[in-house]
Amino acid sequence: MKSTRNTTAKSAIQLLLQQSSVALSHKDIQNEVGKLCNRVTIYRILDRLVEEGEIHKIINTDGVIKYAPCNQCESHPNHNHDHVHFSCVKCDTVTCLDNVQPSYNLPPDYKVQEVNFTLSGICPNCIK
Amino acid sequence: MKSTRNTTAKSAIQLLLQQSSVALSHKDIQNEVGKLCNRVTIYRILDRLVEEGEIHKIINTDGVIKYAPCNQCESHPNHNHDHVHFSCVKCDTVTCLDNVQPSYNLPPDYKVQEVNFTLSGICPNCIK
DNA sequence: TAGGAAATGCAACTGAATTGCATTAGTTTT
DNA sequence: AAAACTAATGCAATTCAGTTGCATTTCCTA
Ligand SMILES: [Mn+2]
Ligand SMILES: [Mn+2]
Ligand SMILES: [Zn+2]
Ligand SMILES: [Zn+2]
Repeated sequence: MKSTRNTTAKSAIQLLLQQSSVALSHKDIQNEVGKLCNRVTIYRILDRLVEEGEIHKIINTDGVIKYAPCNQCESHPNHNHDHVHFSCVKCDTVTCLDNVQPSYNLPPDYKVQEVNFTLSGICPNCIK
Repeated sequence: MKSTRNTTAKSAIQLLLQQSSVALSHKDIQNEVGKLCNRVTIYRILDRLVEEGEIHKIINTDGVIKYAPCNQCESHPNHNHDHVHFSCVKCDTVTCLDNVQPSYNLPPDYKVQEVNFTLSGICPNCIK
């Protein structure tokens, strides 16, 4: 089997994501890590972290991909990130609402594998 | 006020979308209309149709944008397309499930403007 | 049917993401 | 601790979706 290694860049990016209260895009991360590693490496590290189940992708309403840690993955190994994301149009942040799960009634014969649920609007910080 | 014109390309693209059972990407449309008009024109027509409320955008799970007619817009002028989309990983189609509306309980102080809800998995056509 | 504005075509450009390949650096084995 | 194996990285080139500027055409209406 092929193994995965712990490199300084990977650890730094993982820590960055874990300590962030909002989801981060590739560009956010690049700005943050500076010259620690090449931008291509950031893409590859993000892919690896997704692969390993450490983080998950969020496709924002403007098409930009953001990343956030998987908080429930340890407790629910085979879950499908079926929580709500909120994208604020004012401060341009994306937040995982880990314990907001939508309910819906699908017609029969649809087999759901993944859920991507993003609401956009004004977040509590920007509402006042 | 600035007016909008009915051109052959616009009518053709609108008809194409209305007659399709699945959402179409820019590339799908380009393949379909052939040399009827330039690819830039397709982008501009799609923008215009969105602007006019004739069609709506769907950001697929792979980041590709697809377009589908707004079926409820006439009856509910100010609705926010809060229906579910299903993206099949096998046949790579995106379908509007116009009458599947999710419910969810947001914490207070979030003001929702738009909903983007896409499920991915296996569609009824591909399940057997 | 003539004038003005909207729409189009074309070429160039942008920005995100991917690929190939040579080099570097973690990890395991001796 | 050194060698060996291979995952990970850097760099340059490439792909792909979408945008922009500008000259030209087409639609609409007065
Ligand atoms: Mn999340
Ligand atoms: Mn739809
Ligand atoms: Zn905000
Ligand atoms: Zn299918």
